[in-house]
Amino acid sequence: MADEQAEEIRSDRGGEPGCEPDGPLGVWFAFFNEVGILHQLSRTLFEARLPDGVTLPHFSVLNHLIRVRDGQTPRALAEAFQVPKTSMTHTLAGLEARGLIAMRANPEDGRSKQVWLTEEGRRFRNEAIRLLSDDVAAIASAIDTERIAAALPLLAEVRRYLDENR
Amino acid sequence: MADEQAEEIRSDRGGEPGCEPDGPLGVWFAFFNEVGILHQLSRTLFEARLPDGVTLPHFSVLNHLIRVRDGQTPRALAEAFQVPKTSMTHTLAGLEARGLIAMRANPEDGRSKQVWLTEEGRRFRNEAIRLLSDDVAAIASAIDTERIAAALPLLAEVRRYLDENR
DNA sequence: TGCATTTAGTGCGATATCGCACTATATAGT
DNA sequence: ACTATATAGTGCGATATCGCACTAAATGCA
Repeated sequence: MADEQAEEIRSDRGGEPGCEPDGPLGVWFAFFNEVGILHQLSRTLFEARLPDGVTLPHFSVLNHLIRVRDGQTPRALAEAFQVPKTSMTHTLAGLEARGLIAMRANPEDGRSKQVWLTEEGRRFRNEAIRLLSDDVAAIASAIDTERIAAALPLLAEVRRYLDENR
Repeated sequence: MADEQAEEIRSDRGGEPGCEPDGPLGVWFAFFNEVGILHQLSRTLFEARLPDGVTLPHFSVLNHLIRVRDGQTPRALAEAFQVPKTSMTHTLAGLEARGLIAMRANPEDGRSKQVWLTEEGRRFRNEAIRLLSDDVAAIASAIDTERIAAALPLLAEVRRYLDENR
C-alpha cells in the first residue's frame, strides 16, 4: 500500500505529452495527493479519540475560539477553515446543541451573530487536548518536529496563495 | 482571515499547563490544521474545474489506476487513499455509473473484484489533467516547486507513520 | 479434513458536507 | 434620501462519507 503510493510519487515516467503531469505539475499533484491522505489519516485518528458524535470540525472551532479569539462570527470562522457558510452553520449547530458554544446577536451587524465559548466548551476543549496528546506526542517522538516546524511556513504560503486566488 | 490563522500558528502563549499545546505538540496541531485547510482549498479548486458531479476522489482513483497500476481491488484502493471500504465502494459506484471504470471478478480471490479503467476513463482522466493544468501551473509559478518537492519526503514520512500506527 | 477466525465487498441508514435560494440587513452610489 | 447591489445566516434538499451488520470466500490451526 504505502509502497504503491511511494511508487506513484517517485515515478518519473516522462514521455507522453499531455498525458502525464511531470516536472513541476507532477510535484504539485503529488503534494495535494499527500495532503488529502494526511487529512484523511489525521481526521480519522483525532475523531477516534474524541467523544462519540464529536468531529474534527467541532474541535477545531473550539480550539480556534480559544487560540485566536472568542466571539467570532460564523462568517469569519467559515473563512478561517475555508468551508462554505452552510457547512459552518451545521458545525456550529452541533456545538450549540452540546452546550459548548452560545450564539448571540452581533451588536455590530444586525444580520450577524457571534459565537461564544461556554464554560463547558472551554473545559471540553481542554479535555480534548488531553485526549489527543498521547497520540500527538507519539508522532512527535517518531518524527523530527523541527522539520515540521520548518515546513509550516511553506504550507502556510500555499494556503495563502490558494485563499487569495480562489 | 489569513492573518488570524497566521496568528494562531505563530502565537506562543505558553504558561497554562495542560491547557495550551505548545512546543512540539503545538507544532503538530498547527501542522494538521494547515493540512485540513489545504485539503479543503485544493478540493474546492479541483472540483470546480472538473465536470459537474465529478469529485476529487473520482479523479484521484482514475489517476491512481493510471499512474500506479490498473486492475486493483477496491480494498487496495481504499488503503491507498486511507478511506473506509464503504467510502471507496461508493466512489467506485459513481465511476462505474459514468462508464469510466469496469468492475470484474478477481480471478485470484472469489470474494474480490478488480477495478479496470475503460477507454473512456483513460480519456476522461487525461482531459481532467488538462482542465486542472492551468491552475496548478499558476500555483507552480507563484510558489517555489523545489521547496514543495523537498517537503514531499517529510509529508510521506508522516503519512507512513500514521498509516503504520493506526 | 474440519472448523474457527478473518476478510472482501456491499446493503442500509445516520450524519456531514455543501449548493441553491431566500430573508433581513448593510453598503455603495447617485 | 433613495435604491441597486452585496452580504450574513439558514431552510432545504441532494449527495458524500462512513459505521454497522451481513454474506460469501479465504486463511490458519488442530
